[in-house]
Amino acid sequence: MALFEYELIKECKQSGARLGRLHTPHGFIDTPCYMPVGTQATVKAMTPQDLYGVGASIILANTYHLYMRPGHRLVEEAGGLHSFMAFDRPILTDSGGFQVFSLAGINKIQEDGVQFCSHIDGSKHFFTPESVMEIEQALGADIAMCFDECAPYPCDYEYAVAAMNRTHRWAKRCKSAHTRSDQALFGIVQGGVFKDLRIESAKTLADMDFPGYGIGGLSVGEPKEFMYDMLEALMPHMPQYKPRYLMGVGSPDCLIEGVIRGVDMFDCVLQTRAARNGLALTREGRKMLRNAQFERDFTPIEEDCDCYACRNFTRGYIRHLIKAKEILGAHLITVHNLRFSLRLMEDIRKAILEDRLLDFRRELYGKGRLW
RNA sequence: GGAUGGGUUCCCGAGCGGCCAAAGGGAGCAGACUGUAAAUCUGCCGUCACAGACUUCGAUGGUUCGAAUCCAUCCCCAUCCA
Repeated sequence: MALFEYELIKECKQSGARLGRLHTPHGFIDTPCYMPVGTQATVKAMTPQDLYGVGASIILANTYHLYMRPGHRLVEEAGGLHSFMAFDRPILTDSGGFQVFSLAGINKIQEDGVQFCSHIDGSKHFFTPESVMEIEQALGADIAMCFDECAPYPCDYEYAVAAMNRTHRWAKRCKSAHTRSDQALFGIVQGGVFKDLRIESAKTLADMDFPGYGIGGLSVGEPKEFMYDMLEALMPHMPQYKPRYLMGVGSPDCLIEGVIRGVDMFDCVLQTRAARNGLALTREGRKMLRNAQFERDFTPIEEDCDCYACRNFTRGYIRHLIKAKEILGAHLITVHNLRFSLRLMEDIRKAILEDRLLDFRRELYGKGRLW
């Protein structure tokens, strides 16, 4: 078997959702999957052991952030990301394309690349497709993402076209500059909220033959329906035997809706960030654990959850930790939110295997709002 | 007993004649969070019949068109002196 390979195991007869397995140098990942985000070479509040414990089979790290601090050369010197952060399962590095969007106030986009003013010390740094490839290869994740331009929402057609075309040109340059054979490079589909552009982007990138594809620039503020529409329009044009990664998306409802529309991979900071702010995910919707209603609630976050937090602690205790700003509160809810999402994906995979994903979705929504 | 400095809305604390229901914190309550500049951010936070009215700044009484702010007396608190 090649170092990197995507196996399409089956498609759900009821929904068309895909069940697959992605093989990487650090092991395989069953898809559809949710990937916890570890921007700065750490999934906030979690040790690698905690991550194995909740069932994370792959995590993310970020090129822009690790370049700024501690520097990709240092990570390389440490033996690469896996060794540096002591995580021996697959890792995917995002390229910094999202920072072109999220740090728009401190960068300048040009044809050749993007000039960033470091958010840490204000120093200037120029990112090009080539330099990003150099950084990602030094970091040494199993999967690297092309440097793309994540356009904001709203954004007019003209700008969406320009950003998409620039992303395509950059994708080509990334591919040329990428040489590491033990690392897969994914292209990224852009095109804003315009179906024709999304389709054009999918076709253009498919022709470039990447081992996998990101779908970027969604969930940046547009209504969810727009995102679902984009996915529906786009998917028929995506290569069937390559994994499809919907970047940055992962609220519980988006996970199930994305899978039904053919998505294989997701990542999202919501689970970990919300946890640090006291918000727990459950199949009955979100629970703001810091709220007064949980003060004397001595039941677990979720009765039937198998995570460490639910097996050992109560909502009342965790509320106390959050109110008291104790770091353990953030840790416990993070453990739960990640386990919740990973378990949801396990159930989704099982439902696909049994050709009953639409039934499963109905059951999920039957318990009230998911998110 | 004397001297000095204080007593402000749940707490700390600013204000020192009108622009004060009273800065700013904290606490409390609620909301947001989707390729992480987030253990962050936002709103509310005297009462009500709430674009207005009413009651508050130790207590009481005064000065003034008008007082949390000035005066008098009293009650507390802190420090120092006897």
